[in-house]
Amino acid sequence: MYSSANVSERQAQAPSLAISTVIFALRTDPGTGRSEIWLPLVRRIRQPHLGKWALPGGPLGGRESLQDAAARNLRETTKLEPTYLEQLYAFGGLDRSATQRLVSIVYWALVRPEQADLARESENVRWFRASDAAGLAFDHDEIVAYALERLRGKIEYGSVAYHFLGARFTLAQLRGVYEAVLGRHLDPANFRRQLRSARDIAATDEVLQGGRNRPPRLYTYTGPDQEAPSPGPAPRLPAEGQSAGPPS
Amino acid sequence: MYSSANVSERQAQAPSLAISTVIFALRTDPGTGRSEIWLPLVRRIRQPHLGKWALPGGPLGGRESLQDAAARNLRETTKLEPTYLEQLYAFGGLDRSATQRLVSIVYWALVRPEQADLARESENVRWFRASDAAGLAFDHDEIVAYALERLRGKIEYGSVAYHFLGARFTLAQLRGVYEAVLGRHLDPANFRRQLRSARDIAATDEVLQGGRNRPPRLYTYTGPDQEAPSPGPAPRLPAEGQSAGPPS
DNA sequence: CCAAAAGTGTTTGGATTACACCCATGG
DNA sequence: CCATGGGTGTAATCCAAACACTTTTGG
Repeated sequence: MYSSANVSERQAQAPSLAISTVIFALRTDPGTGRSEIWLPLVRRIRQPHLGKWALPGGPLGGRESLQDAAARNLRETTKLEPTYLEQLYAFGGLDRSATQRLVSIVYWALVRPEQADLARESENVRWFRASDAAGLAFDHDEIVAYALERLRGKIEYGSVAYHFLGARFTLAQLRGVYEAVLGRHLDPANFRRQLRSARDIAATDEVLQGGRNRPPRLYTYTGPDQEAPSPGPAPRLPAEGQSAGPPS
Repeated sequence: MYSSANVSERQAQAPSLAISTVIFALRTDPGTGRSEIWLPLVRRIRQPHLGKWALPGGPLGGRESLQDAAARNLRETTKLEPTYLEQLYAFGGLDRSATQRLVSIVYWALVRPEQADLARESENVRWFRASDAAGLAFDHDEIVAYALERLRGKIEYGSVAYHFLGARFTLAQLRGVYEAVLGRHLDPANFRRQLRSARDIAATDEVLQGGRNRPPRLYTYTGPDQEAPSPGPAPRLPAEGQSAGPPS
């Protein structure tokens, strides 16, 4: 048994551990019709950084895995059910929080548009365009930037793009996902071919009616739910500098 | 202030946090002359898994970043100075340790051959061929496998290969690194060209004397010490299953 | 001179790019 | 019938693999 002083000394030394999640969804700009990346943030209701926007997160329970903790917390704070969830990075710089030593294991998630529309905003949850998410609490600006970088990397090799969309989608919608994430225009003809070979999608016999032009065919994703084993190059090093905090 | 019961309850709930490192070095097989991947392991001197071999690791100090903790611990347990150090993954499955809830933030490191030779084995530190590292404590088998996967991925895009070698090296030595990591033969002619374009190496005006054949030119690495910013595809998902531990 | 690795040149096939062209629909 | 995006075809280009060939050393 420890004395009370001994215990509080140990607690001061032992960094506290939290799980946070960067959640991405796509929204279509009503004006241009282009897809854009959005993410939900929660308002800080206590110090430090009271009132600022921050990533949803919370402590790690004793009876749940890291991924379970991320999923649970994400559900509790934003009411969202992700279709994709993956660990991003563990942030543990000394200067992350002014009031305590804090280690955050951060996940990133994708949710479908229905979810994003359904989860309406409340006083303490608001959606932001990814490009507008600045001035966040703690080091969350940099965490979001790193998550976007990972998303870009992963969409080129892996099959995460489908997790932004529903069960049936047109190739134009899928291309919209790629264009939003990569930030550049893609040739429709070549895009089609690149997917037909190697990517796991299948054409249905349905088409999407109601548009102004020729009705596009609908496709479905046939791959595994949470990503197949797949080597492929590694992510950019999120250097903690020599002894500092988050990715640069 | 908490009561003693309250405190121990909290400690039971709060998972403890440790930092471990997978250290890779290259050794040349005296027989075949081929390079092979080796790693140092430490013997467990307490329960659980007493006597088994495990990754070097220890608790996270309150006044050091995650990366500093990894570097310090690596130095203390194996006397090695890494030339490369990067975070691998945070492992936090429920069944990782029988005696306590344990979250490990794992790093991976590369050291030069001199270091690996210098750091002679002791009673509680021994080097193993990567392919022979099985039956380790905890989930360290899987962690080593995942680190190897990351190494493979990173060597193809990034410039980590140089961190296995000294300041001056021949292209044959460098090719040996790639062949050891990727596990397949590479065409010397094509290998040369791939490096000359884009990779950051420069030829010196020296050659390596003493071989049986034509003396090869020596090259130096001109890139940044700890890796340049570089997007590139993302790593394989180390799925924790739906709620379980380490990568599958 | 021979073996073997260092180093250069050339050919080839596959993948990516750019873009011309036809198809189907709403207005 | 025209504008627009859906969808197909094709030539130009780039890149990586395969391999022939020359160079330079030790024995």
